[in-house]
Amino acid sequence: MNVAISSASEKPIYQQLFDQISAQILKGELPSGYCLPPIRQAAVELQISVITVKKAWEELERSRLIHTVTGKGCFVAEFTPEEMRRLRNDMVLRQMAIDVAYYKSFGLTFEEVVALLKDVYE
Amino acid sequence: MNVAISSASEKPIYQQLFDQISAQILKGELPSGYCLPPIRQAAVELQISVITVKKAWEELERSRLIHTVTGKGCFVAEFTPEEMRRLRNDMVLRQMAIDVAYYKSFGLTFEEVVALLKDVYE
Amino acid sequence: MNVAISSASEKPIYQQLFDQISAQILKGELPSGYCLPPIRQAAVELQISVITVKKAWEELERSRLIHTVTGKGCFVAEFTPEEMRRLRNDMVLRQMAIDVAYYKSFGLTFEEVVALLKDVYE
Amino acid sequence: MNVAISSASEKPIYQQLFDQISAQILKGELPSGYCLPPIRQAAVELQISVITVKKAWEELERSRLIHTVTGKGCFVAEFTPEEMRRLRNDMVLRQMAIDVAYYKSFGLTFEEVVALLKDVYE
DNA sequence: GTGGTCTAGACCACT
DNA sequence: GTGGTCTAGACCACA
Repeated sequence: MNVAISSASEKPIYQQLFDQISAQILKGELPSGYCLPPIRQAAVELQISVITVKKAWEELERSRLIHTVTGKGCFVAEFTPEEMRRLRNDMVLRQMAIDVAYYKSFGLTFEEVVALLKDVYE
Repeated sequence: MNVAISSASEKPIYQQLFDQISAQILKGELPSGYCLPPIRQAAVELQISVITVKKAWEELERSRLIHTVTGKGCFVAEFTPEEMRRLRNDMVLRQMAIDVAYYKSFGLTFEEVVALLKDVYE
Repeated sequence: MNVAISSASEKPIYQQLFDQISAQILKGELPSGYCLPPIRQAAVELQISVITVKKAWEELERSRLIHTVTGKGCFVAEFTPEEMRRLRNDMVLRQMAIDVAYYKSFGLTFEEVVALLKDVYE
Repeated sequence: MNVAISSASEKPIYQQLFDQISAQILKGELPSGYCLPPIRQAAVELQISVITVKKAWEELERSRLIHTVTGKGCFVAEFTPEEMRRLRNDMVLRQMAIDVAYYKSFGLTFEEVVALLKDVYE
């Protein structure tokens, strides 16, 4: 569990968890078949409520990134590298559509956005 | 008032309003000194509560994009073109920092992001 | 009429007018018997509403700093230097009581306040 | 909640609340990490509306004196003693600049102001 | 349980 | 006419 939770963030905790775990899965950091820690243990480690962890795990299952085996635990789903790339892009593109709409609302061109993005990327 | 409100959106109404008005100001669509519609009228036009409009206007004032004169109305603040560009970039960069962090969490390189962005931008 | 009105200020315009005129009277800048400009003219000069000027003049009359002669105009009242000093101190002390309560609420001692005040006074 | 609200005061209730809480924080009376009472409870205690309390809390958050954790409560922010002193002085100096401008408008010298202030301070 | 948002409606101050 | 404040009360998201 290499996860950083910030209660100061405006983003709900369960979603911070979901975002970070799903990114780790789709980046290949957490391999197919990997067993996530039990929610109780994760809750203790991260100092958050069990309910919150459960909500994140549920979201992961709904996105078909993990699957739960009752009495055994939660396991990262099986993907081909191709599927993984597609799922990752889907997820990123869904967010990017929102981001681009925001940039466009300020009248920024694609080139201007890339220029600003370059600075932010360092 | 060229504004589109979606009550279905997960984003609060007052923030949708703030985002759109501030973008219009920083894009130059609403010139310095322009008088925004009275909150009551805007509320009727947009079919939302006066208070919700007021909350958006308050945020705009706090961001120094407009200034309120009791008994007169709310007016777009005075900017030099230079200030306007700086304010716009500040606002965009603040959001972009979050976006980039998200992209990076999936292990995407700058080039990959630009490639995806190009598609989204059409 | 050496008066500066700021519509940006949070203080109502009529009170800005009242404050500045009363200060000028109690400072001796506007001598006893001096005739204030007619409200219509003042309104034009300051680019504000006649009603607003009238409200300020009424406040001045209520504070016995001016007296109105119908059909003639508004004149600065007659004071002995002693009365003037007393009126000025009354007015300042009334505000100062509020200010001191504020400073005290932060736990500042008299000496600390004087030290800060010295900087502000330059 | 050691707060005194006067509905007779010309100052808005939410600002009285803000002033008193912020003073208590910057005086060290409310320590870092302290959990403010829930807005509903504070509203009952003070006999005012929940919304009015919320508005005060919002101002406190905007001034970075507290931070809100949805579902948990509102907590006094973390400061070093140095930061606390700086924040306190910033707040006091902002008000003092207005006060001094007022005193000066009556032609009072720094020494005269200190003399009057001494009396008021008792 | 917490805070976040939105509602309708009232009253006041300022112009 | 304008905005500023305060009210009661409802519904939702989060922990």
